[in-house]
Amino acid sequence: MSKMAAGSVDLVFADPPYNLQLKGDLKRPDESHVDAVTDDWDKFDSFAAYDNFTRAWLLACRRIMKPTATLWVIGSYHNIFRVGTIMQDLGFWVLNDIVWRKTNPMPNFRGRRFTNAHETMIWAARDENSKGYTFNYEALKAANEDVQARSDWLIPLCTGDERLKGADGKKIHPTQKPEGLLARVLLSSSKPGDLVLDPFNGTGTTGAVAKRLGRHYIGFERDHDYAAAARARIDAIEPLPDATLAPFMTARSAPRVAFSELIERGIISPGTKLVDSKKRHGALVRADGAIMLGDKVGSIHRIGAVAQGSEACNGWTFWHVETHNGLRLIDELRAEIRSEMAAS
Amino acid sequence: MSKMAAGSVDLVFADPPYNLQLKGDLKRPDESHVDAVTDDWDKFDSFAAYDNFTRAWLLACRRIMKPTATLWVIGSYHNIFRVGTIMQDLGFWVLNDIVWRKTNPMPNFRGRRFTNAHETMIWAARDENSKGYTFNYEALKAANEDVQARSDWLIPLCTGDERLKGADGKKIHPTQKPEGLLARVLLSSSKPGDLVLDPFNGTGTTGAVAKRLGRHYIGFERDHDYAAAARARIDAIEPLPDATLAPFMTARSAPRVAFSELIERGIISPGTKLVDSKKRHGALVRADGAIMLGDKVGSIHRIGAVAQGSEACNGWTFWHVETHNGLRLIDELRAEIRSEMAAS
DNA sequence: TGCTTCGGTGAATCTCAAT
DNA sequence: TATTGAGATTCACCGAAGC
Repeated sequence: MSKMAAGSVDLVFADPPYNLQLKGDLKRPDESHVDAVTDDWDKFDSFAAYDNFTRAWLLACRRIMKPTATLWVIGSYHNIFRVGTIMQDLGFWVLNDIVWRKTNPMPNFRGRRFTNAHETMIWAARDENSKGYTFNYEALKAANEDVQARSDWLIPLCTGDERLKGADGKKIHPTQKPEGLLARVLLSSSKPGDLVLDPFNGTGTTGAVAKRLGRHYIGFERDHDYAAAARARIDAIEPLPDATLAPFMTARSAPRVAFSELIERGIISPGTKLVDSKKRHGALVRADGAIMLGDKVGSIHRIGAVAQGSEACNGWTFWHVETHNGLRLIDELRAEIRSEMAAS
Repeated sequence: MSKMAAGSVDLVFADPPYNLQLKGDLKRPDESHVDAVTDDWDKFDSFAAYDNFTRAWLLACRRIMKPTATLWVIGSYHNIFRVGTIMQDLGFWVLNDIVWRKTNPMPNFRGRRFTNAHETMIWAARDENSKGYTFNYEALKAANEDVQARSDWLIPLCTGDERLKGADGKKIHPTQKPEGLLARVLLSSSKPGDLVLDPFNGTGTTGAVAKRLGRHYIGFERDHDYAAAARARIDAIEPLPDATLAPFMTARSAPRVAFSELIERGIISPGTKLVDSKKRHGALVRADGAIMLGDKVGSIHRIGAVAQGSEACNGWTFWHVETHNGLRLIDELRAEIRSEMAAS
């Protein structure tokens, strides 16, 4: 990283070791063993050693950040307070702390604490007086039922096919982050063509999402196995079409949308075609939750109205996705998410 | 606080100044003025000054905490990282960080950040090896649809009649916390009769909730107006009836019953065969309260573990006796003894 | 094919009294 | 202070297998 040019990076996302201080083994009530993070890279001799490590990598990142760049760090209560304090001491200017609420956290097995159901991210500008950092306010609002995006995000853990596994079927990395989390980070605070850097590349989630979203990427990783897995993963990523990524420019009166969660959860992919019930109109889903019909870009509601030539339209009950079983109303997909949210 | 006896307090709740770094006035889009926290008590010359202040009050609290006491601190990204770091440096042991998600946060007026929709609380024991702190796990679970309580809490801001107002109709304190938040804090980590302390009493939310929930309370406040308002508020509180506060009888708090008591009371006879739920294992009850499987003799737990080939086993929930109505778990027999003990 | 059951698992600072 | 043993303790989701 010391070889990179100063002031060359637009966005940093860092997922450093958390410095968990685990003592013995932990078993579930059914006596099964909890596969904890016991890797050497998470071991530090003291808080002071962790602080020195943290100060060093934060300074290295700060040097190569553009004046308009911002930095994200994710952590848990084990480390995030120390990271935040050091960031403030180094002159970073905290813009938000963001809570990643997990839909499916690991329970507390001994019943002696609250279930640790979230992690914390700090989003900060390089300096107190940084101006001109990227925050895609309008797109986030349009994708959130026309309400400002909040500092608490509800996103599932990385499981299933998304979780990288070795030939033995075991997870390659103990702490792989979900792509939905990174997608929201990159969509909120970077633009297509930006240079994104991750100093703790791991299995390359940041790079994979960056490539898919049309951002350039540099990652650093000292573990060869992680690096190899990440390279293969990122190479296999197909960037989304430019049209789904173009910056979203609208008046302050943003159109009604409520759509980005279907994308983040993988229920609808960017690039999917939405059609009306008689397939007379087809619109393209963008990565930021807006849709596109011809050269018109806007919310599902606005573009639905355009398609019909009417003044208003409830996009939820107008647009469908095509499945092998025929058309499916997007309102039904929303209903699925709502029932999940109610259950959680 | 320095006059209080060391080790005398069961629970501390602290809502310290947040060290907000507001520059000039903030206006809403309609040009109305946002009534922010601009009081002198929230002003510190530097991070170092704030850190010194924080270290001092945390040390003062730590001295008067019982070994089993825990401490809560609430803050925002302006101060919580510094508070958390200092707590760790002083030897406090973090049990959880808790996110208070606001149902109705103040929006972000400039559209340059995410809506700051949460605050963070740190819950910590006095020492790394603190044992026996209060955590009312079963009650919290019962109150939460029989699911473990999580680290993210959804609670509205303090508004309406609950918000203390002066004769001029203006709010007396800029950061009055909702009673619902304090109620959950006290119900989760204290018992009726405990001594609760708040070093930043403010308008007395902690004291009001403590009194209503049958906890004793001590608060410190240097502002006379706040103190007067708090005193009047707390005086008017009517404690809830004892019956609504009585501790929950839990598996942990239930009196211990030795397996031999079942024999002494004639509920199980020596020579009886104990079996697991699928009758794959059979063990013989000895007169001395041990049981025997093949040539192995030991406690119901030890022999249960041997039978399963596992390291540990709760014999109470593993072994059954055979009755004419089918199998009966010995844990049920223990429950009968306990209910007899409670009745007498 | 569709439904149910069962097993596996995820960044976890995870007991406590008696000796 | 360290050790020992009783005995208390899990939620959401995914995938495979069975029906």
